[in-house]
Formats: sequence, C-alpha cells, structure tokens
Amino acid sequence: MVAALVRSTFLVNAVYAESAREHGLTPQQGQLLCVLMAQPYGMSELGAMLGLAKSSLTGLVDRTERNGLVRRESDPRDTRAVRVALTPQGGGLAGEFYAETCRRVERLSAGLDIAEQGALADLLGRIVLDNEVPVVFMEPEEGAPTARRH
Amino acid sequence: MVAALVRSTFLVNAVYAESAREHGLTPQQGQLLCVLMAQPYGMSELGAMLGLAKSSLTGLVDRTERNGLVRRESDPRDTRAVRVALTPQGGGLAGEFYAETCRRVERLSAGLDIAEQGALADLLGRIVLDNEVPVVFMEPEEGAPTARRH
DNA sequence: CCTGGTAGTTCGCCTCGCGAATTATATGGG
DNA sequence: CCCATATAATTCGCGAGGCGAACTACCAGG
Repeated sequence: MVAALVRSTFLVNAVYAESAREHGLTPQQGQLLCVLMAQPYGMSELGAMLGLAKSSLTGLVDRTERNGLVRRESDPRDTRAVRVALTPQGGGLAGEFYAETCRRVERLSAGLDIAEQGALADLLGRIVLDNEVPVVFMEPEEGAPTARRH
Repeated sequence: MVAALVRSTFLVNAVYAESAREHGLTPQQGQLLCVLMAQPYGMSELGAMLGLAKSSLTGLVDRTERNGLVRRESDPRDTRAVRVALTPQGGGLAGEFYAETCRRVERLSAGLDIAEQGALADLLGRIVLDNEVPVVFMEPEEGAPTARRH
C-alpha cells in the first residue's frame, strides 16, 4: 500500500509540474493561484496552508506578483497585514491551469471504471480528512459533503 | 476524485519531506538513496528514473557525495561512464529513511480498515501500472512516457 | 505609554533544476 | 585505420525555491 501511495504521489507530482510548466508557471506558483481561486488570503494564512515559512512566502508572492498574476492589497482592518488576491490575469490563468490539471489527473485513472473511481475518491478523501490536509486544491462542488470553511 | 488525489499527493509529499529532513536529507537526496538501494546506476539511468536533466543529476550526486552517502565508481566497460553507488553510511541511512518513511505513510491510512487499505493499494497500484509502464505508446519526440524530457 | 505579540520583509546561505557549451570516450562506416 | 557522429558526464550561468535570524511596523492590553 505504502509503495503504491508513494509512487502515485510522484506520478501526480510530475503531471502537476508539467501542467504548470506549460502554463508558464512553476508548481509553487500554480499552487498559490489555486489556493487563491477560493478567496484572498493573508501571508500568514498562506504560509500555513502551503506549509511554508513566512520568508519563503514573501519570495513566492514577490515573483508571482512580478508576473502580474497576483496582487498585494492592504487590509483595512490591520495596517500591518496584507491580503494576497488574484489579478484578473491571474484569475484567468488559474482557471485554465486548474481545469487542465484536473483533466490530466483524471486521465491517470482512465483505467478505472466509475465505481472504482468513486471508491478511490472515497478512500483518499477520508485520508485527506483524517489528516487535516489544507485545501490546496479544492473540490469544484461535487457531491462530497466536505464542508470545511475557515 | 481528482481533488482527493491531488490533495493526498501534497500530504504524502509533506510526510516524505519531513521524514527526509529529520534524517538530514533533502527529499531529492532521499529519493536518490532509495533508488540506489536496489543497485548502482549510471548518471543517465538515474536521470531517466528521477526525471531530471543530466546537469541536475550531476549537482545532486555532487552534494550527496559530499555528504558521504554516495560514491562515483568508474565503469570498467565504458571509461566515460560512471556508476553511482551507496557508501556503507549511505546504505545504512537509506534503510532507516526508507523504513521510517514507510511507517509514516502507513500511519496516514490508519483510519482505514484492512480491507479498505487493500482496496486502496489495488486501485493505486493499477493507476501506477497503467501510467508507468507504457514505454510503448510514444512517438512524436524523443520523450519517454514517464520520464519527461525537453 | 510601554510592553509583548503579530504581520511581513530583508538578508545570507544553501538546494534544485534547466539549457547550452565542453570534454572525453565509444563506435560505426568508408 | 580514421574520421564523423553519438554518447556519458561535467561545467557554467541563471533563476526559483526554502530556511532561520534579524528587523520594521503595527496592534493590543495593562
């Protein structure tokens, strides 16, 4: 089991990275865009979600901002804080990247029938829930009652 | 399904990276050690297996060698070539890292019963097989199916 | 106020990954 | 036998990514 999980991880990683590359993104920048599709977040929140140190986040947002995909907005409630939001361009790219990545990941399981895909989704979904994985790649609103807000 | 797969990928990644870190390894160096547990390989073979460009491999092996975990041996059959092998120290560390990582990944699925773990292993195993084997179906470029070059 | 916590940034250091150019060796055809 | 070409690795320069420590600016509670 472990081996299959780890190997599928490398497989999905490779697919994710390639999809990002073809959209002119690094995997990290792609991940950032996907997280921000839901809503803007502060730097600290992003750091927690992506599992990065604050200083790493600063650099990532810097580079992504330099590419025009993301914008730092000042938080009216707290002068210190910053809200990172998608620019229109970033939003468009995020949508395309997300959709294309989904298509490719879906293609990986083309050898499974519908029931098996459902079973896989259920099992992995439970692992993800049990381990409290941050929402780095959200569900587009399929039937999974995975209501977890922050 | 896609979302659960992607999110579990990030989860396993994080576990892998943390296990590596606690063994004094980067994830890449850990991966290199794990590959070499089976047998020594040439640089080109390693590049294909890990999905890295030659120049990236040189650096990775340099750093890992500098840490005393790996050794370049000259190939008697081909003076140009090099065989990368684990040092005794590297072999020991590889074993520990591998075992500990397995333990942690296993722990991720602690919420599933034995039958469910079996089902998950089966489904993921099929995905891995379906997508990793087909060296067959490839023609447009020089690219291999699982190791993507450009 | 001032004091302690919080939000982000900056800095220096390293790892990683790539492509292009380079070196050295193999090998096959003429 | 020799040269042309292919192959195995390395080197170089560049940029992305990640970290911890130190720093700045601001919030809040007393």
